[in-house]
Amino acid sequence: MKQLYILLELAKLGSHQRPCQISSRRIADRIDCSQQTAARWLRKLSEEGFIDREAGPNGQIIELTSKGVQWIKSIEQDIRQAFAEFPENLKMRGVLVSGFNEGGYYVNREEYQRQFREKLGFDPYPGTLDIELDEKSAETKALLETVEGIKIDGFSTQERSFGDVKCFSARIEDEEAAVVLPSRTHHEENIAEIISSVKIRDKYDLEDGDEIEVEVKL
Amino acid sequence: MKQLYILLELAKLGSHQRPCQISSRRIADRIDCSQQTAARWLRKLSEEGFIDREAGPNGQIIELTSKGVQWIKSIEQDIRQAFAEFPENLKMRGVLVSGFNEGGYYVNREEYQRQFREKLGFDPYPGTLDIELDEKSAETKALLETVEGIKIDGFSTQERSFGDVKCFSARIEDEEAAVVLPSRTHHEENIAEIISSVKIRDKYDLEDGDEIEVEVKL
DNA sequence: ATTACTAGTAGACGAGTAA
DNA sequence: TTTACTCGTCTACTAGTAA
Repeated sequence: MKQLYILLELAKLGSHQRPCQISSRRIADRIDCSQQTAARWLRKLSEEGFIDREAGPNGQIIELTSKGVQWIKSIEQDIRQAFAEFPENLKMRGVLVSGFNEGGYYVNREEYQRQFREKLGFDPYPGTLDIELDEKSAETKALLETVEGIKIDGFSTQERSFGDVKCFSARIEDEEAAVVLPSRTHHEENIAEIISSVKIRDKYDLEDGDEIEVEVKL
Repeated sequence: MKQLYILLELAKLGSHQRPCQISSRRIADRIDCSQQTAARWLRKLSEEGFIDREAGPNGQIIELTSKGVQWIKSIEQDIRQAFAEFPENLKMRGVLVSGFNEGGYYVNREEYQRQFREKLGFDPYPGTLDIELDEKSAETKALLETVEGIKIDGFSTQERSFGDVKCFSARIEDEEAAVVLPSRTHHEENIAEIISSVKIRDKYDLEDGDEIEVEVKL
């Protein structure tokens, strides 16, 4: 933080355009720390190439280097990007695949079924539609992992326990659907599992390798 | 710095718009620190009201508060301001005053005269024109103190020593001139001393209280 | 897998002061 | 006035680990 504040103060003096004379005392006052701390940071910033500096017993002359300027501006960029429009709906694209149908086993469980019906508003067909996502969509899915979604609680039977599952309402080929993300088992990163009340493959005559798009509602 | 980086990561996840699920481990990886450090900062940020947080053994859900968002945006503002156009020329305004004419004594010294001639390109009239600056111009003058200018070296005589003086080329009433700032004696903050090759007061028929403007070349 | 506690270490800090 | 050194203190960090 001090690093940013000091470089910022220097920039306010115009030291990104021309050398400036400024004592460590003055900078210390502006960023509210001791003279020693300001001086120590100036030395460090100079060593690390953020500023050019001529220091002596009569004061010092400081100029921001391009590295220093770029560093500050990169932070401005980061902030702007972080607050860039975060879309209400996300689209993921990929091709149909099969063989990952463990999902179907889960969806079949009565306890999950009940919660899907309650929380999503439809009775899912007992099986999942698996999509192998393209690179960009895989990132979108990674983002979904971090966002709070519709939570389906786990449960235990005598034989084993079933973990929590997170869902997002979605739309696929005009059908109301949901993307299902098991909380625990981080299986294939680039596979999205979709559930819907109908069997999409049959209704829309799709087979492995066909391109498909799913729109996720956040 | 950690504070900024963590809030930035949270914003990148969209936590400024909706609650997000993100483990301290993941944040730690992104900002390159230990899980403990990330977790400690999250606790602190929550205590200080930058984020809302529900934490438990199964993870945590985080949302930026408006205080958190504003804090980040204020930094973006600061950066933008710091790099805002720094003008090539500055104008200072004020009214003519007299009585501060110690300056004249200095300008009279042969050694100073010689350097003015060499470094400014004109022979100064032996006296200074003193301007009582308005508030905004006084700030401009304070800025000049920090900028590297034309350096006039000090010297010593048998009787006493004369300190360094800093000059800036200037223009006043169509005349080539210079603003003179003694390095040591920080006399009146709101008085600017001007030298020129002619006696401005006589040539332009000015007297105390008249408004005047000086343009400083950086 | 999580969050969070403890303990030991490394780094940052301000006060005092030399040059 | 400066810059910058030393030194004692305090904060921040990581590793290990409990829950």
